[in-house]
Amino acid sequence: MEYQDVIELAKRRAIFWPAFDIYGGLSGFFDYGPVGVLIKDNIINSWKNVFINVEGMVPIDSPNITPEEVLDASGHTKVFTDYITYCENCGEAYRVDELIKMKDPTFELKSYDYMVQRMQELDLKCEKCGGKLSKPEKFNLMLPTKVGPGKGKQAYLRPETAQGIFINFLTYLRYFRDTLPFGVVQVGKGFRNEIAPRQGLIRLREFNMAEVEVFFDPESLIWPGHYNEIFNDEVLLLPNDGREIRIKISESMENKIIKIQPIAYFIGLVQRFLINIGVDKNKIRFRQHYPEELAHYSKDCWDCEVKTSLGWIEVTGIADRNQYDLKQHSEKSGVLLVFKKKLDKPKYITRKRYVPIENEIKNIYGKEWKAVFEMLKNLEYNDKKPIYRNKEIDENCYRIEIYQEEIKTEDVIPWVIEPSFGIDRIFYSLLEHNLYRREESGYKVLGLKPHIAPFKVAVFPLMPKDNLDLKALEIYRMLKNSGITAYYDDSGSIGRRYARADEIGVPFCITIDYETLENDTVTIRDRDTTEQERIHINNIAKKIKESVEKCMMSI
RNA sequence: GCGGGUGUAGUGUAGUGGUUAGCACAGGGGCUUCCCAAGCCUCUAACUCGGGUUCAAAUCCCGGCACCCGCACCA
Repeated sequence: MEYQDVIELAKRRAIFWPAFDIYGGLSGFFDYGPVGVLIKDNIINSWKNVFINVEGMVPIDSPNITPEEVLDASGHTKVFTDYITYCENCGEAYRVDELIKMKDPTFELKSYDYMVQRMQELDLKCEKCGGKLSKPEKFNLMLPTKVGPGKGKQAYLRPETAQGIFINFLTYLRYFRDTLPFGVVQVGKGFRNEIAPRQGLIRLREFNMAEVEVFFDPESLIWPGHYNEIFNDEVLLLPNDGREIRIKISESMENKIIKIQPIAYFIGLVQRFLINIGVDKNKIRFRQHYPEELAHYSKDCWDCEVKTSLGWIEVTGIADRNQYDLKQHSEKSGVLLVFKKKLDKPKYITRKRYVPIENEIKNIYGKEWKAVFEMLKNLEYNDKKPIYRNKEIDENCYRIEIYQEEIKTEDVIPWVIEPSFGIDRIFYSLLEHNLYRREESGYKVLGLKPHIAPFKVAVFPLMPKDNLDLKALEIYRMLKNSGITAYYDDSGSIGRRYARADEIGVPFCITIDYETLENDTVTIRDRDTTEQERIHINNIAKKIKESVEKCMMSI
């Protein structure tokens, strides 16, 4: 169905709607309602099942608010702050630094005044119409905040959850007992002060993301997942040379369209995940970024795009972040985010060290001999004479020994591959792909798979009287007690209740009728076929649980 | 951010200066042994916000906000 159909249903059935409505609203923010939250949580749970349970990665939950240093190191404060100028005639927007660099490649953004001065000196005009350009405006795509009282500490709402993973690399390396590769996942919110949010859940200023950072030994870029299971999967690839090809994962690597195994693997995995939760398999493609499109941290990136009535929208990005982030944080924090890689053969380095001579030191320094002894023993060799209490130590107190130091490991910065998912966009695509109209009656049906559906079953008394309602409530409680999300409805005719359940994607409806009172059987009706069968009430929970479990992805 | 369009019950809409602001669906209550939005009775419920013009504004004008379409932006 189309965008408008989804929005209409979403508002009417409390799935999602624009936030802050009674105060006039604020563009780029949405509320998820009772039905929407359940669906969204089910998507996230399926996602966690794939990455945590199936792939063996581990989670982290790090703060939304991030101090400035972290984002200085990651490059976000710099890259996210642009100076923009607009043509006062035609409205065209330009980034000031790029405009100046076209005429003066040596230009560096030292200060606002200098930038304005250069604009005037170079007599910059609108590229399109030659119109006058406005004064540069600062535009920061991150949302700033202050932490603490008074002046406070400059911080930002995180633009991605990834940094929380990178800065904790050493903790996770230890958790994985110093073995690479491993993956860390985070589900949480990201914040970007978009210039013009549009199209509902597609471009939000506060959005749900699920990110994966996989850390590799740079010399062994292979994810030991289930490659043999997915390498026969076909995917639609759009490499940045302009081709569009449907190809097997394995062939895409043989043909060097995808250069490294983890990207190929995650492309296959992402496709399996999306199909598993109910995205139309004929509306998925993977598009490689053009060099100029790449983020500041990335060397290669493949977007997973899903086709909707709004066009192809990016729902996942698989980025080769290489060593960028760990390198940056090592440099700025002073903590080496590296792993100690065992060398095939130990290396030997010829070094010198001081060997203290105890008796001689005792003779000269008396009671203080121990301090001098220890100092010499631990002192790194250098060409200057060692000094104690501002005086050179007598040469007889030590000798200089030449020795071979054995080096068994070297510091290696891991290589990072990042599959990053936009949950809200996936959520929207899922609704659009699964919403259809019943031919006979014309009302809407949300054909969500059982593991994604907000409720697994709806319970109806045929009529709310003659004890049918009491019996129905008893069965409803029984199902809830066995861990099934169920809902009860006795309002209006039975057909109306089926329709209401269909509209929010409930896969099964059971109806309690006069026969139930006699033999404890109910009708269970399948949403997609509308067919019903009679089953005993003791078998309801089992049947529903099986249909849900059958959907959970496994490899 | 620029240009254009739109804003009426929960949803979809009618209403072009004076209407008890109409209709349909949905929703609540009731009747009907009622299995696919059945029928009947009944009730609830709306003019995006602020200012202006006018005796009188949902309606005309200005501004804010939101949404839609294009452009730009989207690390």
